[in-house]
Amino acid sequence: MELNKFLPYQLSVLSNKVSAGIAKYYRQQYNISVSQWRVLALLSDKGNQTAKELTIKSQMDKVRVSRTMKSLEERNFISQQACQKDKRARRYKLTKEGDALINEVKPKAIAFEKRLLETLSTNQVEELQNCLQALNSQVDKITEEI
Amino acid sequence: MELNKFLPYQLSVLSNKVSAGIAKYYRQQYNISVSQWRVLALLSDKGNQTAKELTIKSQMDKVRVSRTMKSLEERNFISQQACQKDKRARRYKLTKEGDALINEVKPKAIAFEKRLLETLSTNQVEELQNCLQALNSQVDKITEEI
DNA sequence: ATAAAATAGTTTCACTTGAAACTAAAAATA
DNA sequence: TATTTTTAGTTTCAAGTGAAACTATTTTAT
Repeated sequence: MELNKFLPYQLSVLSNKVSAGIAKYYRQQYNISVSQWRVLALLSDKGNQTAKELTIKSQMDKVRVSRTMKSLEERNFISQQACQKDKRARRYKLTKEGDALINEVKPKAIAFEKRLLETLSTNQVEELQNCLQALNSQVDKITEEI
Repeated sequence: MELNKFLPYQLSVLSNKVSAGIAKYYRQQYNISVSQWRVLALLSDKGNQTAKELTIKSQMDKVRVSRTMKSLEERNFISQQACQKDKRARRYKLTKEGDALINEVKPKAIAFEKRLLETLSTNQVEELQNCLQALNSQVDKITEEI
């Protein structure tokens, strides 16, 4: 078996390169991590979410989300508000600063993705999306069996 | 922008899930890490390689490779031999134990990959390979510009 | 209503990580 | 040849990581 031809290896190498590449756009310029970017992007799509909701949508574990919320709040990019239904939770939203930040970073992230995808045809992009989605479901199915 | 539709995010989530899933096969059963698996697989394909060569082929950084070599040697899965051309380097190969291990783990890794891919058609698999390869070259191209 | 189980989120702890500094050897240059 | 630069590999250090234990609250079951 050649490691090169092994899908888990290929995915890992590509994903790491892409993450590292795109992280440059927001780490070096704005000093935010991938975790922070994910949370900001999610809150930018929809505000007033709890850590639990963000944990699910970001696919990160709750420890990581908890730390990310703390750091984003310290840097004044998000604010919290008591959650009337559940006193354990809080609802977070972007501050004006957080909104400004995400609106500056987002176009760069989108441009990076666009440059990445311009090597593929429209059909290939669509087919790739289908494959990734199918693989995602499949890996869930496989791992929950174990 | 929806995070869900963002390729770097999709790749990261899928890659992490796949890595975590497959790692179970060899972590829980044989207590070897992904780094160790990669080196063993590479040495199984071709013995007498230096850390430098393995660094390139495994796409891991040299610190990680250095530590992986040390741990594999401590557990007696690989052995080293002085390198006549360059006294800084050594050539590594699998021991009998290392060979036995990789030959036990490899079929499981291949079976995992096969199960993963069985959700895709032959054409899709081929197209996916093309896309991953193209994206790989593209990300190299993009990041070396920066 | 009360006890038990589950859940949201945080903290602790032991482990992993990679950048930077380092050592030793090789290659390039003067 | 002597000096400088580069390279192979290791160590150090500071930061990041997640499993497990924890607190506080909510839900479920009795």
